Amino acid sequence: MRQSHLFTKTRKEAPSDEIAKNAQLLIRGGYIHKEMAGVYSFLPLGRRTLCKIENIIREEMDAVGGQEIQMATLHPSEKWKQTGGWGGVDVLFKLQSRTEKEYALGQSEEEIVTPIAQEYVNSYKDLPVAIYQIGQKYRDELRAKSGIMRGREFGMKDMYSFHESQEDFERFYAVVKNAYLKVFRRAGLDAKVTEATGGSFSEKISYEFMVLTEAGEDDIVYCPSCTHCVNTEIAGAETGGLCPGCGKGKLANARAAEVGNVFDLGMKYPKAFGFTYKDKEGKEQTPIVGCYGIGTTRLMGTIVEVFSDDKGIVWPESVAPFNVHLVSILAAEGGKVKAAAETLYEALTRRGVEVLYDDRDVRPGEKFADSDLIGIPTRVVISEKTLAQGKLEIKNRKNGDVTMLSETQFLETL
RNA sequence: CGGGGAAUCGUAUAACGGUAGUAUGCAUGCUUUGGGAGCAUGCGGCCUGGGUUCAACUCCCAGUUCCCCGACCA
Repeated sequence: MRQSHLFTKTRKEAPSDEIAKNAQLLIRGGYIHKEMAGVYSFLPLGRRTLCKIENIIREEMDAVGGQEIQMATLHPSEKWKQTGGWGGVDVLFKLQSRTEKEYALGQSEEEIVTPIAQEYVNSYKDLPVAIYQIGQKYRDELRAKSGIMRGREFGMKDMYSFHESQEDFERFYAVVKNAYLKVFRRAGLDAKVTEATGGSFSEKISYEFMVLTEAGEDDIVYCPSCTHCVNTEIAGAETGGLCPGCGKGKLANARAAEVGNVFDLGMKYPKAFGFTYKDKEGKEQTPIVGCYGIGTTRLMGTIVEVFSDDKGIVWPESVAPFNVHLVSILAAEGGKVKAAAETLYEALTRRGVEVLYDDRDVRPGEKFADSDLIGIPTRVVISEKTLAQGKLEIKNRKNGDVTMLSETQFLETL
């Protein structure tokens, strides 16, 4: 991608109506555009990063046997009335057509996925099964806040699994838990599995995946020596005591962002829809349902909150919109530099490297400042200086290290 | 939903009861090219509705929108 053709431009000033670091940096960098409180459009750079995140999730969900589908986000009110959600879920967006037919916007998809599963799961032979989707969700939050961390429209991966028994659900839950931890690790984050209440969603305990950041809105108590971690909404979660998990660590508290969660839904939804299957003996049985969410846009916001400095975003390699930012420094007689940069751009593109090529005819300072703000992990500078040495200047966005490599050497690092 | 703050060129901001300024961006030209360059010219603005007043962008009220704290949070 030539930066001279990139749809967006950077901004020097942070928007005055955003305090959250994730929103300020993403807007300054041209990643997102605010439509209204809690609703953002994703621009080319933002869409690329979000796609990277979605693909990591997609790969890990596929790896545990999840099958991707795409469900409707415009829901008939009847299904929500059938489960009690129409009156019981206060964040549900409801709307009416010209003919006064009522609809809901999907804020979660149990009401949709359960009847679909009901159609295709008729026998114990069809179980277990897990299906998921990645898409927009709508929640009528009383207060949207923190940029893309808590919106009224947001991206989410939601997976639903159906099982013959509680034991089988728990087996699969453990599998998904590991997949989740892998997703967050691949996205550069360290997530803690946290015990929490199920909210109005479930009577049972749920598990949340928490990333430590002041930008979060949950408080957790965790053990520094082991994986024990609980949400402070759980009774008895107190700081300072010895860890009940390992008996050694002293419990500490922290602010955290919930980037994923898992609920044990039991038989609630199948029962609401009269969904049963035949077991080996030919008897009607009700499946156990689990649901597993990852907020894709919130995850992106969390990554920005965790990985940034005073100059801009510092993307982990795995989710950066591009892998290489090629920057040409054009001198007065810039013909040679430009030609070399073009050649390298072509070479990198041919090799399948995702490269943003800053071919603009602007001052070096502006290019460097934009490059820092956009936050692509590796910057390659071509200038008269580097040409004179017959090398490329490679700068690491994260630690600022600069190395001089020949083109061949550089290509080998990719 | 309760409380607090805010609203002025695209963006960030200033001032003022009497013709709205700066920076940046944008456009054009010239100069310049390793950390957001310089000069010149140009384009571009007071959220909406009431009230007070000779006169309101400014003061008052209401609405709308945005931000923050809290509550809420499938």
